[in-house]
Amino acid sequence: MSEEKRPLNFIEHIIEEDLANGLSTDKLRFRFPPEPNGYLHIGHTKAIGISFGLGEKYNAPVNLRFDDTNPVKEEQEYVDAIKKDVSWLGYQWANELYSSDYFQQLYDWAVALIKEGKAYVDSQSSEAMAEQKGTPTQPGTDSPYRNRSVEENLDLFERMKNGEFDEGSHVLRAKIDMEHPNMLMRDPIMYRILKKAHHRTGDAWCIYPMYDWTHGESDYLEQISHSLCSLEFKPHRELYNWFKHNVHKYQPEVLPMLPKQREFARLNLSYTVMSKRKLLKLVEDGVVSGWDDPRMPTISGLRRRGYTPAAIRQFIEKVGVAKRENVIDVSLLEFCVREDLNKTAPRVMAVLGPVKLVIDNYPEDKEEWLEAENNPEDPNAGFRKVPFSKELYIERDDFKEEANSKYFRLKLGGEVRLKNAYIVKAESVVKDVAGNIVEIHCNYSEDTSKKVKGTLHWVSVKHAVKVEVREYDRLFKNESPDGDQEVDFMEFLNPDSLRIIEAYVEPSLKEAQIGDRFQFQRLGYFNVDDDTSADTLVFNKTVGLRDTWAKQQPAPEQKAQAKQPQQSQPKRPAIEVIKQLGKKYTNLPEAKQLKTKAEIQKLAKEVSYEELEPLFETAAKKVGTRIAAMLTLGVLLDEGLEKNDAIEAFINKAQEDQNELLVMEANLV
RNA sequence: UGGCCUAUGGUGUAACUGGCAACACGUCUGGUUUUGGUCCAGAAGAGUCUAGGUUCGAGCCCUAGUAGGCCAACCA
Repeated sequence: MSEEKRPLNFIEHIIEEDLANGLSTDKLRFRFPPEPNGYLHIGHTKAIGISFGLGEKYNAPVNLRFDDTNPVKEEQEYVDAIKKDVSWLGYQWANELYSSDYFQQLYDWAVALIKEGKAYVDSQSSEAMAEQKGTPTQPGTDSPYRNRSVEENLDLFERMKNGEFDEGSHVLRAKIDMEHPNMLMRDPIMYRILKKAHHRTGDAWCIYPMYDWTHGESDYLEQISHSLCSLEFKPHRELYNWFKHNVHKYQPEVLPMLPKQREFARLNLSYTVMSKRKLLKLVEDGVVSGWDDPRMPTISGLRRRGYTPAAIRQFIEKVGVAKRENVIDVSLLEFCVREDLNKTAPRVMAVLGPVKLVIDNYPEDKEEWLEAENNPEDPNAGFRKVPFSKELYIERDDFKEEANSKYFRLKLGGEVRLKNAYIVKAESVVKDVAGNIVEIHCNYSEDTSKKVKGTLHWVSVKHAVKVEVREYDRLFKNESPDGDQEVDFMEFLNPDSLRIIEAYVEPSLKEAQIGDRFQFQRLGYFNVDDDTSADTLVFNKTVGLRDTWAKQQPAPEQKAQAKQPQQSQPKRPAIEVIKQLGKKYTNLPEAKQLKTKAEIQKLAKEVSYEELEPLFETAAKKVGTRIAAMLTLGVLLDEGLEKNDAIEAFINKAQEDQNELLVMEANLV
């Protein structure tokens, strides 16, 4: 465990502070509380990594608790999938728990709250209640049932539980404050009637507790010390605390720990969506083959795609934890898989876009089994034999009839090394009637000591194994497909996210098992897909190798795309941008200063005098801002603004300044 | 026209209780290399959203503004 020292994130700071204030380390306890209504995705991995990571760091227990309070959405299938994913990532939970285990305790506490006058049965329609709830800017009003007697509330609540009422006819609400600025505190619903079978409790209950009531008290019952969740639950914290404090007095000795809820920003990944609802839509519409389609950002999808648990955990580590909204570039995820696979994946040769290479001076029937290194990064990986013969497949992209000296690959008259084999020189090509190259003819030399620029991978035609390769591209063409208010995320789907190729691989791969990961040399990392059968091997491309050559090639399409997101940047008022540019103006080298000046003058056209005037008051020492203001003023005056006293004063003061740039600009206006 | 949260290179995160901004990805050079991979060496890129204030000194504190996010489900 060579734990690098990493700065603490804000949650760790909080825990360290709690420990410093007397909390004993053995009281630390965390939990990961998924709702079993869908598959886990890479976003959940962050939450998992935070809580389980803390558990590992402090050697504290972490519970896996299924938040299963809504029988209409939850299923055993999801429970199983979630458990599989969490353990695949390499985490071990202390206890497998279910909120539904606490239904009786929750019910008893609800009764106690009713007795204290802190909860009541409301018998209105949901519409009426919504009306009374008010809006974020307007307070709500009390329900006509708010002041029912304790006896009546107790009676009704019991009868709700006994199934005497229809769904929707009554709810139990906490009695807090209908005028509270936090809408969640406006008498939130604690129970609703749902005559549905639950995946675990069956028909035992027909009233089910709501999230806020259940989740907080489940934390409390489990004596969780720190309850970590994502940012959108911040407003819930107040209610979480209200429930917690009201329940605490019932058994303070048995349940002393009051859990502390803290919130972090959830993970967003570029070029994908991260909501169960949207992922479900992709599955239901058949856009993907299932939750574990290798293009999905689900854990099961990434697993099938060939990602390793280590890579995903490393990614989560690198992404960090904070409270601001973020979009992480997929390139970071890709970096993490490459980094891991580079060290562990056996190297192998495969040709995805084949063209035949014939070695004219190699004997017709000869074949040699040459030695090939399995992994240069791993000295223990050993060697294997690969067959070589007169006719080989190489990549179509690795040959050009003519090319300049920057092209290291094979060209007519040029020499290239065949990986693990000989050096060949291309002599001629055979074309079909349409002009396509069907064969490249070459001669080989057994002297392999010679220095040549390029090395190509290849597969012997006679020994090649034909396989299916699935290459994936991003599922969406837009960097943040659900970031557009007007356009539905489905509009951004990339129609070419899956490409199926017939490829040739070296014969050693016949032994490959489902899930095995390889590096196809010079191409990328690939793994054996679940669809592999006795007669066809199917590979998924996990990720390509870094390719600095491809980057040098013109890619006009890419560039055009890259520019688009910039235009959708939020537009800040021109005056704000000018202020910012001004601030650093004096620090800039001259060339950039001129550019900035031009930019300010362009922006100034959108600025009104009213916006500019406050800047005349800018402190003397903030020269840059004053210069920017002066430049802006110059433009306004050019456009016909009349000078007034404030303007004169500003200019005069500037002319007396010590900064030459400011004086110069002042003299110009 | 409410409440809460956030604001640091292109992206993501740092900066101990105030001492002129660090790391990773990405980008660009150069070297090594039987993978245009890996590895090694180096570079560019922010003066911390804006303004005012406190201070000898502010990314950190105070005030105001701007921008973005969240909040009105008998979902979680």
